[in-house]
Amino acid sequence: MLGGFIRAQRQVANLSLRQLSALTEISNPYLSQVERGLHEPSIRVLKSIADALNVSAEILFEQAGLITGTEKLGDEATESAIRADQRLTEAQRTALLAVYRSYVEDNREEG
Amino acid sequence: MLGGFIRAQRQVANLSLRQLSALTEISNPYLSQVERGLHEPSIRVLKSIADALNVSAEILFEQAGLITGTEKLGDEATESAIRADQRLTEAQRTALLAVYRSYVEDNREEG
DNA sequence: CTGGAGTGATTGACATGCCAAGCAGGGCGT
DNA sequence: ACGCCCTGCTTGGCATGTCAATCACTCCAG
Repeated sequence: MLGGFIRAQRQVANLSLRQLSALTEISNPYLSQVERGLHEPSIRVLKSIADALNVSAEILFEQAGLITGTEKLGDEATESAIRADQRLTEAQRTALLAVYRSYVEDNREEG
Repeated sequence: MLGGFIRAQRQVANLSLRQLSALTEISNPYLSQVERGLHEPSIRVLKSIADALNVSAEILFEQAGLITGTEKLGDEATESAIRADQRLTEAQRTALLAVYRSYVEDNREEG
């Protein structure tokens, strides 16, 4: 699945395995194996492939089954963002989440 | 960097290494090593951690340096998420944003 | 004080990612 | 026919991801 997608993208870009290898600094044998699904590439490899093929990393991740399609726009985006926000202190995070949840809960009750 | 972020998220969620281990089906020693930056986890591991901690996979990828900084989710991720949240009314959105901004501002002043 | 039950960390072994070297075949010019 | 350069693929081995077993520590009940 992922491998096939990468191979297709490479061919669309008219690149040989060795050319892609040069761009990504990943050996061509390994690229071959990844494209045929014999190996699950590491994060670093996946990223450099995405860059070289001018494919948004997100799309590759989606192909890899990492992002479940609409996840980024899903219901939990706000909670996730708050939790990950480095500009908030721990106490602030907790408080903000509590407020947010109470809002959502209120709206749910009203229908 | 990535490891520290995962550790912080785990502690926010009030989980021990073994509890997270149970949720993710990843051994607790390995989680420990990942959190301390001794190993770069595979894609599969990263995703199961993201799922278990209810963190958007994208946010984890950004922390992992996968998404180059502001490509998708930068400092404004929280604001964006709040604005896009369909579960909030307009008034709630405004209020939440105001609280959020005041937090960030406070922290900036303190240095 | 002693003994569980919880916490995170270390270690040694096995599985897998990844690469350098080399192989087999297909065009194309001489 | 040869030889060259290109293509993708196979293989052996080192580096790294991952786990089972175990350790040291803290805390609290008996």
